[in-house]
Amino acid sequence: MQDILFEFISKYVSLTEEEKNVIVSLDIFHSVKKGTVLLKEGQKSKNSYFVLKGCIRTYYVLDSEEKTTGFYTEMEAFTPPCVISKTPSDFYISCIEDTILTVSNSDMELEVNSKFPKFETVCRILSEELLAKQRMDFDEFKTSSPEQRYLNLLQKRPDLIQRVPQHQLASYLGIKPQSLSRLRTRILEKDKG
Amino acid sequence: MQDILFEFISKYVSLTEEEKNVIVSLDIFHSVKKGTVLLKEGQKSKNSYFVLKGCIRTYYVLDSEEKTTGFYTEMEAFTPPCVISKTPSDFYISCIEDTILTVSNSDMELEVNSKFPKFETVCRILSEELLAKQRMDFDEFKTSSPEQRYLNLLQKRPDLIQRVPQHQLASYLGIKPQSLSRLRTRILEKDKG
DNA sequence: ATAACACGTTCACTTAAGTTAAGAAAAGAC
DNA sequence: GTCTTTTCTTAACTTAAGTGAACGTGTTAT
Repeated sequence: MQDILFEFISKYVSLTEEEKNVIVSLDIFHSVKKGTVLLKEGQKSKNSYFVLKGCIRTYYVLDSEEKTTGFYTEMEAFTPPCVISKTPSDFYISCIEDTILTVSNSDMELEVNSKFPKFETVCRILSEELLAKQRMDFDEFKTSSPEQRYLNLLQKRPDLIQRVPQHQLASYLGIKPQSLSRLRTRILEKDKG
Repeated sequence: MQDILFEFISKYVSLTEEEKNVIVSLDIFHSVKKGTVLLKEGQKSKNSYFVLKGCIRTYYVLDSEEKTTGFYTEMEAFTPPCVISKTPSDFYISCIEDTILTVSNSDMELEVNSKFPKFETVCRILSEELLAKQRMDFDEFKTSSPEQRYLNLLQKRPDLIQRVPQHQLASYLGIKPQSLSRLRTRILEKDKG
């Protein structure tokens, strides 16, 4: 299971056995049950996550309604903005499946960064890449209609549509569950006709 | 003028006079006229930008229509995704005002990073911060209506609404110029009533 | 087993954005 | 200055998303 993390890191730098041992000894691997809430609105946290298996989701509660904004699955890393800004979180993170993930905190990263300078390089490249990727996702979202966004998601992350409840997908697409349902039947009828 | 860059960097690390001189000697400061296109769709580029004065904008051309996705003004840095992914750009960058900016390329950064390790730390922190900030912007966009997004922009970046043409603002808000115009009169009438 | 709840779909109705077109106002070119 | 182009607004009409409610299904709890 840990190999998944090392496979991920190896995309950026190669690690020695010693370095791998240091990471393992940090005891960051955790197994959590479906439904577990990892972070609540209002909490302060220094934790970053890397999903080895399963799926976690970020959501806001606005007007006592859940607004899902992100899903993180196998081989995806996530650092909540509140960790960077050092302010209370304004959203929740929970597991929508039984999940195996790593939980690392920013103090730990600071320490590892100073011991292994190449780790800082990994962090730099990773966040540069994520920033670029997220910017493209944002641009795509802005420039397309809900229907296009759904079709797009179907292409890029077909697994999500299978494993995630529709009402969570809907707010992820920026619409209401009823609209997603309607939009799907509209697409099906186009395919037929 | 260069002091603006140093003021910006000083938020992350303090620079010695020698280090400042190295940066100045790189000759990255440029003055460009309104309307200048800095990057075209299809081009490859290694350039990152930092705006000292003025405003640059990123936009796609889809179905021969411009879709504006970003504005960068004083003290804002921008690295196009194509620089990270090393693929041809799928959008344009142009100056919507006479602009003074720095243009640095990734080879240069690689060199500076190895000469001054603390520069890599600046880059890491900066991209982590931008990533967190952008995620919050994206979340806000997803969870609000066009009208809310406009009101939000009015609060957060009131200058943009003054200095940017409406049709560019509209696509930045994910709507058509006519809808923005209508939405504005709708808000005005609410204020009255 | 049954009650309670969560989830997805459907429908009728409301609201707002997209579309097309026309005209006024402002900015830029000559 | 005038002419041209761009920008912004307005209006009528179309399309799609939001809203509120009902219903069927499937799951959870007791």
